[in-house]
Amino acid sequence: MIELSRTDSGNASRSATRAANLAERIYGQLKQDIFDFRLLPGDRFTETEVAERMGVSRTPVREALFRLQRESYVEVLYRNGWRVRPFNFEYFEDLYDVRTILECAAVRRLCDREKMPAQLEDLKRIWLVPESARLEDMNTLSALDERFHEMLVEAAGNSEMALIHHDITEKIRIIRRLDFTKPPRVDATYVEHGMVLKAILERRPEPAQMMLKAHIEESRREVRKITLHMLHSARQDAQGRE
Amino acid sequence: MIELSRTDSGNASRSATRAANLAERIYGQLKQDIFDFRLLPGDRFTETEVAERMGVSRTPVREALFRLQRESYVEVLYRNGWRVRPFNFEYFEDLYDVRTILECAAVRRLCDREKMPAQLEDLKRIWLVPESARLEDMNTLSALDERFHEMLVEAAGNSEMALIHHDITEKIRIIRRLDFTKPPRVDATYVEHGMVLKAILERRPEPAQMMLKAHIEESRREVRKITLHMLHSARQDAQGRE
DNA sequence: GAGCACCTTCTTGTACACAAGTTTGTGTGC
DNA sequence: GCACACAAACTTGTGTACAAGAAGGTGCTC
Repeated sequence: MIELSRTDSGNASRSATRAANLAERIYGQLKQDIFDFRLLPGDRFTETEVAERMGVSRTPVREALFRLQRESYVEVLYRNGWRVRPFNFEYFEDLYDVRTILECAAVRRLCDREKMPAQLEDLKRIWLVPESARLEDMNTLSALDERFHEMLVEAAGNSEMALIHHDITEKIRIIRRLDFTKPPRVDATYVEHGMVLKAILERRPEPAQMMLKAHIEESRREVRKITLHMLHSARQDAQGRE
Repeated sequence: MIELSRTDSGNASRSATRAANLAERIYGQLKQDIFDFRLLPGDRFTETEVAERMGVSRTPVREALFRLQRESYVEVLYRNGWRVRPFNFEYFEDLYDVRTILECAAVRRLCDREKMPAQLEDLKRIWLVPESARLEDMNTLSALDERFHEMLVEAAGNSEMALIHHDITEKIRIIRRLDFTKPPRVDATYVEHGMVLKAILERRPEPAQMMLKAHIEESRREVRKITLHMLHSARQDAQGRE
């Protein structure tokens, strides 16, 4: 497995299940439930419900829910339960825009540096490989694609920017999951990432930004095709898996 | 009083004291305590302490503290109390950078629109006035300056970008407060804001961005001068006021 | 049958009690 | 005087009880 762990600088917004803290565990599980469509946008639920399902009291559940609320995954209805925030396509469009802005700015900063940071070496090793060495597993590739963009921003050296970008990436992830039925643009992704990297290494900010923009625009186009019907199918699938 | 309330789109991260929710009230009060240096960076305190001072139980206090933690104003020390996050100048430098990036992007988008949004009219009424009509009260001006930048971003029409920018503005506010001893650059601010506005209205993105960048750079320069000594004085002042 | 008042039930909001673990002070042995 | 063990005092983490209020069903009136 290729290891590309995020430099854990930020306030523990890591997923997974950490033993120490019940609230943190619940937080991670709930978020995963949302990503995996076991909890679908618009679904309503109560604190007690979650507490019983997870086998803990309401206290840590509430703590987890408040965090998810702040990150706008769920919302509380005053004394009337909670709801997974319904899909709002404008919201995702906006997030894509901000993401593009941040990544382009990061690329520009990278081109301005005299010495390229070490992270770029890692990216080269992954994306600038001969066609025969390209990976094919979709899940791995999807994760690597996400990391490519995150690492570009991290490499620029502004950790607040990286944190914000990371949050955005996570928020977008849920809608990218819906796109999994399509044949992935594996070759295109390799080519495009490779070109962006090369342009950065050659310190040509304009083309690098252009290509990056086009590349993000492509995945945004896919997202635009996502309809409420796909959401419905996802619900069916998720229930089938249970 | 000039009214320029933020379009309340986001998740209630408003300050002030709202009656409905104890936790929200505590949240606002704690944040204000931090901004007013009644709680100084590095100060340690406990949940019980805050609960008693505010006359409520620990539950809403904890909820408020977790929110402030997520927004990186405070941090919890495992079973060992809480602490106001110590000053980290790199942190503020990074925030200034992201702020510049977002505002420049907003300006570019504004110049691309065929019809200018209504918010710009409000800004014109405030900043494009004859010298005789300029305000002088520092507190008002400081608030208006903050709103100028926020409204630029809001006018660009991307509400996620506006939310992120708003959070950043709030985080920077605490350090700008330290700068209050200096004579404010009242005239310069009027001139610079005016020039940025005019450039936008004339749809000249490059000069608009340049001037905005220089303007932000100026306030960043002030912030750079802030030393730990000023923090110390602020503590003295705050204690004197109590 | 339609509309309205009421009441039950369920929800989150808040307070409080206890558990788990850290820090700090105290006393003892040397 | 110093080092170490121990205990007491706190601190946050978690569970639980109760309060305030919303929603929806039920029965009454017309």
